[in-house]
Amino acid sequence: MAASNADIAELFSRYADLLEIQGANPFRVRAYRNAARVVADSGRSMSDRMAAGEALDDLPGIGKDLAAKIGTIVRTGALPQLAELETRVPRALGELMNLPGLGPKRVKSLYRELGIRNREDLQRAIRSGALRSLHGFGPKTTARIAAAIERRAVAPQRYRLVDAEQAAAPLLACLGAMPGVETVEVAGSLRRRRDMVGDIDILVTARRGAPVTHAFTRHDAVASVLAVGATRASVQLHNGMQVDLRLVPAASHGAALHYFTGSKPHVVAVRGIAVAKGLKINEYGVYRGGRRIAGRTEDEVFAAVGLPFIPPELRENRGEIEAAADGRLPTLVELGDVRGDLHAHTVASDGHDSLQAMADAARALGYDYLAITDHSRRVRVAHGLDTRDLRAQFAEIDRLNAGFRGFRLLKSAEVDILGDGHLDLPDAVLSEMDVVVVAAHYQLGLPAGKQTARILRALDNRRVQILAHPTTRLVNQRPEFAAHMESIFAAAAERGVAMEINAQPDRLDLDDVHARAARAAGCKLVVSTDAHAAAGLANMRHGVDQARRAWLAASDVLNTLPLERLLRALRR
DNA sequence: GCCGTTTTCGGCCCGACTGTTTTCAGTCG
Repeated sequence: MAASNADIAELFSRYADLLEIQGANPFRVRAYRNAARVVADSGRSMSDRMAAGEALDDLPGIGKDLAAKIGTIVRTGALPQLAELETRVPRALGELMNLPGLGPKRVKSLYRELGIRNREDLQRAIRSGALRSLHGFGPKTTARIAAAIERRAVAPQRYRLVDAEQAAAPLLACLGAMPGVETVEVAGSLRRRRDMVGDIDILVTARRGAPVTHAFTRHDAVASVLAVGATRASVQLHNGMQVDLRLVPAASHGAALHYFTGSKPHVVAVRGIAVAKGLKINEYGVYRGGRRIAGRTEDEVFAAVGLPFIPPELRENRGEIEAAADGRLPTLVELGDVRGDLHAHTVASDGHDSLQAMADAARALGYDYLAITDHSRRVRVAHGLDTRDLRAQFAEIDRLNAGFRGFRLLKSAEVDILGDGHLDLPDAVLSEMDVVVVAAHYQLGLPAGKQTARILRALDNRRVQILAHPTTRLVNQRPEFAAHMESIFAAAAERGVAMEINAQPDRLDLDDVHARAARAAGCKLVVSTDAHAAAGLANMRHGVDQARRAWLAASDVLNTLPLERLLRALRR
């Protein structure tokens, strides 16, 4: 089995960590970190690119050397240079850099001076007091490290987007009510709408900073203060999340928002353009010599380096800067473009509301249509429906539809894909549906070859129109199943099957990278909520967020179409 | 290690805060 993009990225990251500890050229280290990101974010696997004879050094930040190393990893599953380096620098040292206050310099000193090779060694050294003798390790630093080791602290924790959003809301409200505060906004990965976020970043504009940052650290939700100054504060909340507050004057708002929204690689790239133009960008503005020429708005900052405004969702340095420079930025889909929802459950299976209640909620959102997609019989925990149950539901839908104007419930089902790729309902009842949605719920642990064949077999059924939550991942709980998604996208594109972006905060499946790859492969896409109650229809915005991160325009999303055009577009 | 509207060599984003320092390195974002 050829190494996956994730495998390659992992090896490059580990190599970068050890190089950094060794004291290598920081730009060389950055090159490996950058390569890890570029490979991980690439929608196509490196092994497929190689098989297709494509040059890997066409990828940004990948030159001859890294291209060759990727080739080696794909063929052998290993990076010899990493193995060689690990004979001199213990591999567990890289993980020590995840501890707060420990960077490459201190980790190197721990290893060189005290022979500390891993977390257990470090814990022993702290207990024995051996660290006290070491330059740069005072009582506070030592205590902080000890506390982090005690708390587990393996890798930095990440949170679902909605959870971070919820934790941020009271803080934003509190800041907004403080005297002297002019504006309050979220920035960081929360503003970029990433599916998982590591911390909450908040930007405030105010004349005088210190009173605001200090008052902020006394908020009820704050468990501990990590740092506080006149322009910044970092705190940890009782729920464990870290919040970084930044404060600037209004004249710097745009520059600070751009800087603080990130992503880091995006910001570094934009600042690089500025340098090439003889400018300097920091969080206070854009400067020519000592003179500030922009900074009040993000538009100004982008314009100063010759770019149009780039939506936050695109700021990952995944080609958005080049696209912006060439005038090729897409007009991203918006929540208001959505005309209906194609995945929703009722009390008939595992939903909580009736057909009538779901229809009312969809009409209240201004939708033209709502597909009712209760589970098929195989999903017993969800009281899956059989043919007879479905026909009864269809009759009920007909009756309700007769009373609607400008709105229609669509007859459908979330048909289970059985282990062998057959569908859980006979073709006869599928052909009575307005739209056929299929999904896998069981046997998610099949080996990649079998899993892929299973899904492809399901797509072979000419009645199938939408593949729901295509990778079956659950955010922060379950990784995507082992399947060759590129083959699935290619087959779906050829057969005219749409891929779903499932908007449930727990799923967000397809994710941004896969959804972008699916579109590039020629797939149609839909954004659906998979609502299990009327209120769940409101999750559409989360799906739209991920669609935007996938560079999708309204024209890429079928459920932005009015009903008749939608049904035509879904036809195979 | 990558890259090229001044370049195939010599650059590579920039500032705040902490702790330990005796004027600043290291870490972090």
